[in-house]
Amino acid sequence: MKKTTATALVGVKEIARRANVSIGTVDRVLNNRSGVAAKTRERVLEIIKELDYQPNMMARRLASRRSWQFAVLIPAASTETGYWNAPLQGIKQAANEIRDFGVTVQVFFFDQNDKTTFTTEANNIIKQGFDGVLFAPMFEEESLKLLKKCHTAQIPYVFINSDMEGQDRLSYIGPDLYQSGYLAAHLINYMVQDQQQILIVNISKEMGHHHHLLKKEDGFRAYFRSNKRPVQLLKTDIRQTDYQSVKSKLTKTLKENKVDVIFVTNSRVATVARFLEEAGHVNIRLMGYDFLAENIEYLEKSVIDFLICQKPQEQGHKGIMALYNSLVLGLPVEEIQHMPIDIITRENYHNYRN
Amino acid sequence: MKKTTATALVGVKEIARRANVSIGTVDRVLNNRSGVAAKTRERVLEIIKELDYQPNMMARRLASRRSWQFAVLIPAASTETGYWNAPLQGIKQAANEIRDFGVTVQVFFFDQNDKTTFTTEANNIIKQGFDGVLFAPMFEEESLKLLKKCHTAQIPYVFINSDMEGQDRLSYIGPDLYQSGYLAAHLINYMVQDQQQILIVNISKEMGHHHHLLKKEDGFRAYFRSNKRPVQLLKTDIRQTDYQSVKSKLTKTLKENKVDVIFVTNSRVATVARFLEEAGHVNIRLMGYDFLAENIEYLEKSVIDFLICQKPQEQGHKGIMALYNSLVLGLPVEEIQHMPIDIITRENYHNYRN
DNA sequence: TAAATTTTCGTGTACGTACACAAAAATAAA
DNA sequence: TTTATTTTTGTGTACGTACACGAAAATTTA
Repeated sequence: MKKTTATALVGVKEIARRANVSIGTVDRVLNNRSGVAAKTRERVLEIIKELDYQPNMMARRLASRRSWQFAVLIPAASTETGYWNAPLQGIKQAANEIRDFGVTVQVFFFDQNDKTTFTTEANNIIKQGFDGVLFAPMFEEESLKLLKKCHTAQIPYVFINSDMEGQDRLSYIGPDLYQSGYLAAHLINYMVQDQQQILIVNISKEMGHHHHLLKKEDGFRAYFRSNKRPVQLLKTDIRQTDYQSVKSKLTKTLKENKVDVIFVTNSRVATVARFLEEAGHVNIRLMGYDFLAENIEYLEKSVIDFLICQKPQEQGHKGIMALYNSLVLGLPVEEIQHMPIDIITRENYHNYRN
Repeated sequence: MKKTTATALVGVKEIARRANVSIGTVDRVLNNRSGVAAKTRERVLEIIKELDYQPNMMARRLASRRSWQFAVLIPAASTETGYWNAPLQGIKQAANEIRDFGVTVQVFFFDQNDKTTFTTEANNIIKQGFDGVLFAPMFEEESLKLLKKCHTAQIPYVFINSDMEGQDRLSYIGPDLYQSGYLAAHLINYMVQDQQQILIVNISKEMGHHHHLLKKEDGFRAYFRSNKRPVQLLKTDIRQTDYQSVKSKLTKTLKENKVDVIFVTNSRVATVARFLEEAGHVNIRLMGYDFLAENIEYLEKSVIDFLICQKPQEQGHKGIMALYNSLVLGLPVEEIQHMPIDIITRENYHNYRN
């Protein structure tokens, strides 16, 4: 609670004094504006380095009239899947943190089942003219159109959740799907005996999600291929997400095969858990994705053994911060930011941060 | 890149205008200083609420002369164990982030093997008069003395890494040791068959660490007690940390017992890994603690199956932020902040953030 | 009621930087 | 050399808040 004057750190004034110039000149050098004689600039630059001058962000922001408008385009969190609530929360949190720095974030939503909504909102974004865009490139063709427009308008863009390589995005923030499947297999490898059977379950209505699931499955299979473990991999695709559909399909599959472990490639694992519980399959191990309330419920009951999660909320946060760091602060930004692959169990979910 | 005037958000000036008072009065109300007539204060307060006034942190900080000095007292990172490097980094990072807000952080180190160094540094801290203290209460008696002094000097303090309950600390930030042991047991439960033997290994010279290890062991045993799995738990304490000591002790133990899984209760797991590798015990599963380079090496080689880690770097970061949030921003701070218990494998360590 | 005192309020300056504008210096054109 | 032009540099004001100081209003005292 002392009231000492803060930071005897140097500012433009001190630099100006030492260089025998006015603060105006120092300012010009710092923001490398034109109109400074070469040797004056050098002299000032030298003193800046010598004093290890750190600009005062507070004052800088206060004096600057510049404001930044970021646009976000992500799927609306449907009742179908609440997944996108998490990234949205992260986005809002980040927006809140940097509001004082002159950044406003506007969020646009599209319908995962309707490509045209993506295009409509994308056009709105372009029309309004933002300084940066964060979006989920869920539809390839439509996304390409959007980023082309961003490109001509010189607007940097960041991908979230899924990537389109080689599209000189500022950054990609999202999961490493293949690797997460590989990790899942590693965990399951501890749970199975030789000759046992593992069932891979894809539950998804939307085709758009499908390659997501396939990448995880690829990683999953790759693990067993590389370690040559003598286990059987079965697979079933369920194209309806309601409980009855899942139940009937699984009933059939489990009747025909002796399954020891089930790996669900997305957050729909709770539906499978419900089935296993109701059907009394207590000996089947279960593993799936995402920190959702319904999943945690079954994790708590030990119906689900593990959940894998890649911090969706933090993805949103990092997405906004990538734009902020690059555009506002002028810092370099990592091109690919894979989220950590978290393993959630009955013991550690309490303190998990999404 | 637009140059619109930032944030048409209201400031003291607008409030003053609407309330028919000067900004001075508004300022007095905001910082509830004395010298404002009751009804004037009310009127201003009402308008403030009505306009949902958010003070501009930039301007506030710029105008304020107040500075904050935080002290940190943690073990020096010895060559023995580099663990405390991680919290230190987090502390430095946090210090960096809030430097512009007038906070300076000064770090004091003590020797884990010498209680007197703790007391010496603690006295230095009290003498200098800080606004907040973050420290690792490693020695009970000495820590009690320190916090008593803090108490009389009205200095809030935060515990890191280990807790002393009921000492009205501002916050505790650290691992949940019992739970992490419990989780370890859960994982190991997948790896063992009935009747197999699990060896618990404590490697530590310093008695101060011992209750740390015991808590993990407690959790570990509790798991098997509660699920009644018919496995054997063996245990060995190794009071020397050098490789030869570990080797000879383990050689003896493994000769006398058929061990299937080894659980090392701290970061010394790499030493055990080295032994297992050199002795050719390829069938013994191994698990231990902490994201250290030497451990990762054996994780990569699959000698270690899992590592458990509780984000030591983030612990340091959160410790400083707890002081900052409470003292500078006046925000409420959670009293107990248990870190997430992370499971690190060969597949996910690449993107792990300590 | 006037003077003295206390309470309440308004004004001015500062924080460190950005930026517009004016002044000075250097250079080019006459 | 003088004038015109360009380049370089200095000055002033603003950002939103904190705080010291002094002015005005209200209250008490004489």
